[in-house]
Amino acid sequence: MQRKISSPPPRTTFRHGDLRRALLEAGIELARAGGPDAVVLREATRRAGVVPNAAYRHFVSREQLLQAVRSAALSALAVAIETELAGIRKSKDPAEIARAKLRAVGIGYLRFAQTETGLFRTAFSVSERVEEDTNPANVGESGLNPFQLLSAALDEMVQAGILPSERRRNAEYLAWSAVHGLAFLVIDGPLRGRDPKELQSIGQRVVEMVEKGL
Amino acid sequence: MQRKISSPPPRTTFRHGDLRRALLEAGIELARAGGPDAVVLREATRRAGVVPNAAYRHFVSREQLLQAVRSAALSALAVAIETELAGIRKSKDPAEIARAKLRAVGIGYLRFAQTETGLFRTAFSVSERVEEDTNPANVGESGLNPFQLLSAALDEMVQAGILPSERRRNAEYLAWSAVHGLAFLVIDGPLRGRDPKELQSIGQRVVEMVEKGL
DNA sequence: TGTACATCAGTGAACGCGCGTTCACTGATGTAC
DNA sequence: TGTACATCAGTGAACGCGCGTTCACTGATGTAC
Repeated sequence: MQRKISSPPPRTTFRHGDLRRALLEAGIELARAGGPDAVVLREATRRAGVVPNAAYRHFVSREQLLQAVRSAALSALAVAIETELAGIRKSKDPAEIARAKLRAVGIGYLRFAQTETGLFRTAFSVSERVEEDTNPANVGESGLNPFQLLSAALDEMVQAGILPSERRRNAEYLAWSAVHGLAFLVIDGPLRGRDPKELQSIGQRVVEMVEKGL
Repeated sequence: MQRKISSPPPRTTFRHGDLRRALLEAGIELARAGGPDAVVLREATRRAGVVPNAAYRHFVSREQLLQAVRSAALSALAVAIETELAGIRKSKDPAEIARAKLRAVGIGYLRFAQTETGLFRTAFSVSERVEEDTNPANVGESGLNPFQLLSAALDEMVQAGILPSERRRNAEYLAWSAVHGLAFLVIDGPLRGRDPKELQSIGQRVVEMVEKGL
């Protein structure tokens, strides 16, 4: 096995130019391929074509690099959900729109978990601080993080009269649980390697279960 | 920090007696405290009071020890669910019983995830082989693994007439998704460290959502 | 426009760490005669 | 009941590995005069 997937472009200057960004991007690639544990500081510096300790000019520790990668992963998830939201059919019926949005959030989430498994794992690996979600780096183009996108969809359902407001509280967690759990069953659990068509159908049914069961 | 939590009982004999079991139990303790990554072969041998390479008389590799620990974790989960099932109220109404059983499976699962987080994580860490679930070591007192306990509850719901049989197929995965997802939100995600009472209430609501939404 | 100098990004060499695993061994056990 | 010997569980010593991190350095840049 080759050590370096892509040999680092030989630098001509002593200064790198944008090492912080290069390390972050290398970290993201590592996370994409192997999840949070694959984000190895020395490998990131190798890919950036730089000596290992150079990283310490830009990150105080490996952990801080991982945090930055995690934020990028959350942001990528937000973008995936936004993409799904952007594709819903126009409609005059607010109830229909609200339902479609909730579904889009769920489907976008599942799709991201399946296509970007490493980043998905990284986004949800335990972090030291409990709630850093308001970090601007975690956010999609709409300026909302994945959790806020889900909340917004639920708010619309209440406004459209299809979710009783007394059930609104904590409803994020009900919806999120179902979809998050399916994601893990698919990437780590007994649904690993199942026929994609069947997975899609199960995904649909989970989202419907949430809609009905909320 | 002390290296050895409990100093190994000094042996008087050259032979250990039951090293395989001792290593497995040390492995389970490690998993209980720190999840799958904490199952470190050298530490297990330290706790068994034995030299590191002695482990190789009983396990071909660290991975095989981890597999054995994983089986034990699955079995412990099955037992936790069975305990919850054993506590449900008697009733003459099969529908009521079936519902109570499904709830018990869900609640038992969540309780295990919260009280035995390390083992829970270990049980669901990726394994090399895809479906080893039929392994007799994964099983509870009833002889069923966690998945089979869930399946049995769903079968009873069909028999009791409260789950249309055309919805039975793959229903395991819908129910499992919701509960599995909540478990991870609680141990790794945004619900980490939330008030246990609130968590219990969210747990109840997730199980109800499954019941209604199936 | 030209020179002196502070700044600081990246270098070079080295650390200690704990891990999984391999090798040739030694000591205790249990079985065959 | 006693002895010879095969078996094999546990020992002792050592490997190479890659990691995160620290130290004193050097080279290029940009700013003040």
